[in-house]
Amino acid sequence: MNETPAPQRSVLGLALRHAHLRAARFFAQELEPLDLENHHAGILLHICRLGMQTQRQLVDSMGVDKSMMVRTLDALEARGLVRREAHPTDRRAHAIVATNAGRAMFDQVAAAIRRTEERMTACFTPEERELFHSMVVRFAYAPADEEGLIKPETPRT
Amino acid sequence: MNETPAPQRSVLGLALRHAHLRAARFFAQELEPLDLENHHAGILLHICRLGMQTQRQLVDSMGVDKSMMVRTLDALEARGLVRREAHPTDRRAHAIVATNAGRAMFDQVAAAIRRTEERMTACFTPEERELFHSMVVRFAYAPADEEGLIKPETPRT
DNA sequence: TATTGTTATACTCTATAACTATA
DNA sequence: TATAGTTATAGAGTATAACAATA
Repeated sequence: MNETPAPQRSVLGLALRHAHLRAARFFAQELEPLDLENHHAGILLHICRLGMQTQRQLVDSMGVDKSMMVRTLDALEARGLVRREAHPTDRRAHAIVATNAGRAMFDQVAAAIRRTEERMTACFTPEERELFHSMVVRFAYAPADEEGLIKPETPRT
Repeated sequence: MNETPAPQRSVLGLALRHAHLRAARFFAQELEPLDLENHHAGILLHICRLGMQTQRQLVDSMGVDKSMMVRTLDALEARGLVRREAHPTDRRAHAIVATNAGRAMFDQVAAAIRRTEERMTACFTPEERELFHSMVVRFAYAPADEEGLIKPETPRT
């Protein structure tokens, strides 16, 4: 994959696909010594940064199916990194929290994220890097209406 | 997915993942009337823009496995959109070309791509749109300085 | 000996639906 | 009635390896 076929440069969707694949592979490389999958790290990130999360919240955050989330959390719980606790107000829901081991692992995940982003954005100047990041976020999370159209700018104030 | 968890805004990889998912879903919506999958459209794009391609070239372009490419081309050939022909110089290889129906379908794919990109980049000004596109391409296909970074193993003995 | 394409296999991910226990 | 989580299943995608024909 050393060449860049012209169609890929002209089609944004293909470029985004390869950008994501590249980012995911970089991250997987950094996570390899920790024996963690990318989505495991993502879950750890969410519960360590946001505190207790329900499985539903994690499903929404990660954009995966709830049945997948069950299995992923089973694996994380089996490794002693997270725990399903009783939710304080909703007896249907689980409160997913990080264990001490999970928090310790997250410190390493955070370091892996930093290394990954530094490796990935080496082709940018620091200013471009910030700009790129903010534009990707805007693109990824811009509000959309029923037809899927992204509404014009709603600049965060 | 109406809210944007803070971790996703701060982690480039997660934002890229959602950006790609969003783009892929927009494109899939536009392709639905054509009864085409995203990767089918990608292959059609490559052989219509670049001319005859070997399966190996398509594998490299699309970043999928060669065994997957066999099945995908089987489906496209069954629909009469592409044809495997004898390669002019390499008797091992197939020359994948578009049929007349394939070229006609590609015209519709090209229109779907245009609509998709217009819908997706509605949150940007025309200048930002160009900038974003060029930065994604740079990021996705930046030259392989990364190859050195890929191998963290420098075991001291 | 290496490469192109094919086949086979196993594993993961996705998508769906049914089910329970709660709300 | 709707929601949170679980379980089951089928289909698609990914990753490997073995293989035949050819380079």
